[in-house]
Amino acid sequence: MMSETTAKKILKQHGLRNTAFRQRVLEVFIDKKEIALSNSQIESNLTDYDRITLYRTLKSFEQAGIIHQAIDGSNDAKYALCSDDCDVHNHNDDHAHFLCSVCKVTTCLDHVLTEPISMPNGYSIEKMHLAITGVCPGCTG
Amino acid sequence: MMSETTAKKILKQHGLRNTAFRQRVLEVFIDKKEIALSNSQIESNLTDYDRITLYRTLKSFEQAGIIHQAIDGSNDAKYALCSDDCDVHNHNDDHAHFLCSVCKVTTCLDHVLTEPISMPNGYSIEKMHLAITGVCPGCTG
DNA sequence: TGCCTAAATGCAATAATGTTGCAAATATAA
DNA sequence: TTATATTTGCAACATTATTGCATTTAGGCA
Repeated sequence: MMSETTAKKILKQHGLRNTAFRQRVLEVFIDKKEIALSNSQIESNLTDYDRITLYRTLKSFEQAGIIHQAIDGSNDAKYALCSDDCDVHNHNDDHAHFLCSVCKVTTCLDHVLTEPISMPNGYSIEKMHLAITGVCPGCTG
Repeated sequence: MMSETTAKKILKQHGLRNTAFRQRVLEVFIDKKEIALSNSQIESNLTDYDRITLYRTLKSFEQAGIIHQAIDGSNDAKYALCSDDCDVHNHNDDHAHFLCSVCKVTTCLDHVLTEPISMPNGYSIEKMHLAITGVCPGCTG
């Protein structure tokens, strides 16, 4: 599979050890590029996995800047592949996330960026999340 | 307490029965106006409560348009008092939510509204959430 | 290449949270 | 004041989050 070597490369780039399980998880994200997956959605794309290891794998991936949490207005945490320039020091995933209320798929809207906004006095901004719910093209009509 | 009669009035307005427990929960929200509270934060403001009843109370309140979920980019659900014009048919809480990374308090920024944005073709918008993380005035300096 | 060590895995165990069913208690309307 | 539909409180169970620890394994180095 093409994504296998890609996975290996990504792991190395971010200073994570290249284990079989991490490759399998990472391949899921690569195959579902632009789509944010909940824990259980990831699990249903894996066979023969350990829930706890997956939990820790996701934490490492997030910490390393391989995946980012997608805030989509639903109540469970979702994760998606980061853009290339994320690393352990910086996440630059300043795009909106779209949750389709019909098919429940969460998409990264890479071209819808969070705009700078004017805040009340005294508030400083570290991070912004724009979560949009609606109907996606595939579910319209 | 002043908020007791207020609570009673709000319950009636939204067609919910006026029970002692609902009053107590609603008073917490009234006392913490503009602040969104997680389940456990609500619990620590109550004494002698039943976890399940609280869970269902929050569901009723949300359904009735008394409180709304505040998406703040953290992973637990938070709730805050709705503006006056919310009811069972419509929520109009289109303001941003601010999570202070220092004190962990989530504030409703009533004057920071979610702006209409231009979406890729085929996407329709039902709801938007703007979640901002940063440092609040009280924690600055 | 093969060994060493730090990191990762898999399993057990526990905590926290979400959710339903049901009998008893209670708020409202007549 | 009573009748009834709603709400409460408890038991039970499902799901998810989290830590500890012994075993296994990846990657650097002799």
